[in-house]
Amino acid sequence: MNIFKLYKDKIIDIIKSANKKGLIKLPDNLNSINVDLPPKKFNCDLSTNVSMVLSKPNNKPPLEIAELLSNLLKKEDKYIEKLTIEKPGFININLNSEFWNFFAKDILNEKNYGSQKNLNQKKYLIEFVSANPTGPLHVGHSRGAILGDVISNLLKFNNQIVTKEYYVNDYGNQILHFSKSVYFRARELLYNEIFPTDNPDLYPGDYIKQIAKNIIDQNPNLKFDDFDLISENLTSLSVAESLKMVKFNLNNLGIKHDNFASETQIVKNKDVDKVIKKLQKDNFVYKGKIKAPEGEDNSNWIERQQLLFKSTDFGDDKDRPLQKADETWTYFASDVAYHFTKLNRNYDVLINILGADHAGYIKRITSVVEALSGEKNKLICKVSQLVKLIKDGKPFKMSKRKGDYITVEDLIEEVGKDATRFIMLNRSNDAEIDFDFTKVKEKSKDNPLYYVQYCYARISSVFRNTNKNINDKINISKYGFDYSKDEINILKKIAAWPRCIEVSLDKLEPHRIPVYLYELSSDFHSYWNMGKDDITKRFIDKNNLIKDEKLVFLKIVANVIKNGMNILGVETPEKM
RNA sequence: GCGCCCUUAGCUCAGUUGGAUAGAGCAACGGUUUUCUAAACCGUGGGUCGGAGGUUCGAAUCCUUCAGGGCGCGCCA
Repeated sequence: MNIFKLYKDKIIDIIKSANKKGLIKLPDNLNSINVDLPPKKFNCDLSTNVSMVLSKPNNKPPLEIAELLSNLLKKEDKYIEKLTIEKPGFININLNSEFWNFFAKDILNEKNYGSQKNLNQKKYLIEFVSANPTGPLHVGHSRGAILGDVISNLLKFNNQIVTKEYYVNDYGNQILHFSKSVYFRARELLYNEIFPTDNPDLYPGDYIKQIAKNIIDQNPNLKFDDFDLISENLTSLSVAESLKMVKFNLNNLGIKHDNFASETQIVKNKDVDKVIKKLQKDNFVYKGKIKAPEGEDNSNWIERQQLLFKSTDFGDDKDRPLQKADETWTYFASDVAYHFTKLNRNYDVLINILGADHAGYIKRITSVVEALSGEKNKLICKVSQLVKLIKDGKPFKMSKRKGDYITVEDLIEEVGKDATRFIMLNRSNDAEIDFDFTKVKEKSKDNPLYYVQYCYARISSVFRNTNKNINDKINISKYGFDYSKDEINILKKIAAWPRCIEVSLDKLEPHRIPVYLYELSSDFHSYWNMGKDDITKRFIDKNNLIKDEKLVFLKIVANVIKNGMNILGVETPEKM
């Protein structure tokens, strides 16, 4: 049940019938009518702006309309205890205890309470992480990884079909340098040769040694005498080793992709040629020149003819190159081909999770997807902003080339999977995060994760102490509870849960979920502590029994926390 | 130069298609435990929502403009 929707529908019914009777005129658009939780100070359960919206078309002050509507509303709805009209014209609604019983009963055993019902089921392909397979994942990757995973969970919670995909950039110069680095590390191990640290293209990181060692151990016949001879073989072995690391890291974060799509495969299949032909046919590409960006050192810039995609047709600020100087395809070209394969797999919606450094890429890739599919908004891109690492109060930069960066493994070891996920998710993906290592480690007790988990653990303890299992279904034969004001306060928060999911889903912004769970937990902890002064607020009575109304209340809160934490991919321990 | 993101309390951040006197945590100060988990709670102080215009019943939220910070702008992916 979604009480906002419920009352919005009721109100719309009422104004429609009042309109039929000629009592009021309706505006063109009923969408701006809201039913919301009012600010706490008003001491009521719901509020609506309907009279402000109707004010203009009726040419009457909102207060006058509020008067009329509240009379109609009160007649119509048996759950309304009291209606008050406030200053500009808000109608504030207090619901009676019958309503809260109805509410509790309705959601107690509702499957996935909070999920959006009556939503069309669509097929989603979500691409995330897609980090170059040249080494383990670092902290920066983890944010996008977690975001993608949680958006997937959120979609699934709302009955959508989701495929999680990782695009493996196992082709191109970087991969060649990577493979060469493995080659030199192998020679270092085999022949005591010194690794050429002066070559800036190579990857000096220690993990390369491990990759080299694994490859030597598993391929005794491979001869490290001439890179060119073994290049292809070594590259695919190195990428495979690197992907093992990546998968290990993802597993550390609790993430599992359904598919790994290979760029090499796309190149081998000539998918790039095919898609370029299609774009040519539809007149989206041409030979032209690109101007150098201003305000930078462009002394090395040589303007020349190259094959370009007309992304400016779709609002981009430049057309984008598909070919390099040597006429091989750019990264963009193979990505276009990759996205064409996505389209050919018949998904309804494509989602890409990108790092902040790739945000400039969004316009061109959404443009090309629009060009290929003929559909706007077929591809939705979400950006996960930078994670600024701070250690001992000082920021430090990570560098993949130098090899001095913090991996996901380090992170998990120090902070833990759940805390990492919760902290990364606790703020908007559009805002940068200061991730203070020393702070997170030191103050792990102040971590919001534990605050929410503790709430669940407290509820569990009540079940445990009354010889019940928190995971069991509760069957109540008779409702008619008399919930206190403080309990209703929490039920109101519970009632807002579907709204939290609705907005998170609509905007694909899951950070609202941990924020909500924290607030709910706060309300609950607060209530719990009231039991110290007021015995009636305790859950377990002197005879070690719990009343049905308290049991239902606890179960409802526990369900929401559990559902929310499941979406976040975080545990809810029953004991802490 | 252009594009995208950010700017809200001392610090880190929420703020639901525009809604009522803008909210949390941390930090500071003062309190709460013979009783269901104190990893908790209660209280106090703290604001020109970066600046300036505009849109309207109503703006932190939308538009314009300016300032500051970040990311990016063919031959890396």
